[in-house]
Amino acid sequence: MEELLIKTYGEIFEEELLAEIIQVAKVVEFKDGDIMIDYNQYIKTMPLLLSGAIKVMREDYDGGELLLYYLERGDTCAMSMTCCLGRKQSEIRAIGEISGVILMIPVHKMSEWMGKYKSWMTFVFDSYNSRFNELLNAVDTIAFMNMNDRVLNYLFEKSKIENSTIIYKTHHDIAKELNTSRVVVSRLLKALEKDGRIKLYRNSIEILLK
Amino acid sequence: MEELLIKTYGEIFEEELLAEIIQVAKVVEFKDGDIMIDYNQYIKTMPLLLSGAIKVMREDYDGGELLLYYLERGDTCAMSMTCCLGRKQSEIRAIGEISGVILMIPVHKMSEWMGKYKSWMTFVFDSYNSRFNELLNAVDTIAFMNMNDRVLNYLFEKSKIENSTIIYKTHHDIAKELNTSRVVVSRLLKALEKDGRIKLYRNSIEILLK
DNA sequence: AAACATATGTAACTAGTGTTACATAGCAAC
DNA sequence: GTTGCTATGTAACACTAGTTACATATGTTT
Repeated sequence: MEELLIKTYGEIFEEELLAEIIQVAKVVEFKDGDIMIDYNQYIKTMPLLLSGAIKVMREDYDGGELLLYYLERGDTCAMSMTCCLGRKQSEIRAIGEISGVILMIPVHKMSEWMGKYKSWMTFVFDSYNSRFNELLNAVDTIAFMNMNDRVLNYLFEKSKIENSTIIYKTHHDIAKELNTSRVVVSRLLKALEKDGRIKLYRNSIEILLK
Repeated sequence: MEELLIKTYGEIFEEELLAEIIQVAKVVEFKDGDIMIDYNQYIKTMPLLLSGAIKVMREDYDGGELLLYYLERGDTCAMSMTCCLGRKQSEIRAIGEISGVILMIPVHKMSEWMGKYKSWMTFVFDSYNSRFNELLNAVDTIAFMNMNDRVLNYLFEKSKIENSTIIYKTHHDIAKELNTSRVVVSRLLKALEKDGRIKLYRNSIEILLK
């Protein structure tokens, strides 16, 4: 675990901060599908992602869902930070996408370090900034792209975090994350296959780079 | 100006911080339509909004635009904060919506105060949180609402910041902010008028509360 | 192998939104 | 008043996306 911490955050945090993190952080493993944060939940610790990936979703009042962005190694959850500091409830749901490990930092440390370590403050601000920009990207996607491009974009994003050209998702899964229907996704995927851009299998999709 | 500062921020900032703000801040008046921040622009000061309103827009690569949210008295621009701290370029455009006054805080003060005044840090984090939640609302609107509800929602939001049931916007203006076409807006507005929910005039729309 | 559950393919239709084209209305300058 | 600009109204059509319904395929359980 310590090697992973240093590999991930060694460049940006000071020695003493790393030492403190090792002292106070609780190591938590998570699996694909685990609901790590849910709507209206109060959050009392801040997570640092050491490995794996987490998807951040937004839900409609009547059940519609939408994938906002993924968190990867070295990321943290903006919602958690504000929830910790402001005692607010979560506005999003975070679900394990690729199993991995997080470090849980207690709230009081999180604010204590803010004054104590410049690198920590920079990290927190950078994280906010990254999340904000990712949300802006999500806005771009749904506001300016048609469903065909959104499906393609989804495949590329997913391929990137999996680091593989084969994606293990059903059409139904994809439809849920894009807030559309399975039939629409099947239709568009079929057209993409006819175009020679992807290849369809049961439970998986291969992206053809050409 | 000082009364306005105290009226707006007197409750949340300490005396000394207020005094410092008065010393270093530059007072800038803006008018309806002024472009205050534009895409790819570097920002070297952080604005505190004392009066008026600013709309924050996102633009597509091929000209499409979308209103994200409004900033009002007591708000600040999240993009400016991160741009200041991280020397990043702006991802959004900020345009005056209701003429007013802002205070411009130099970057170095902004980070200096972060360690010096707890209230400042709280303010900065709260601002981030508010902007993040407003972006989430924007996502909800475009992802889960149909155009009819988005138009209605637009009218209510605009009515709120104007503090009036009469909205001075053309159909073309509204279409641009919702990233749709003028014809669509006219059609939907007409239907809303037939339903008795609004009344249409040249250059303005009245919301009927019933 | 039979039964079952899940995933995918596809047709036919509907609804919502965007586009084109043109008509009319309101207002201002001359 | 006439001219001209801008705003609004509306019809007709095109296209995308969502829905319903059913067929077929694949894999699992018994």
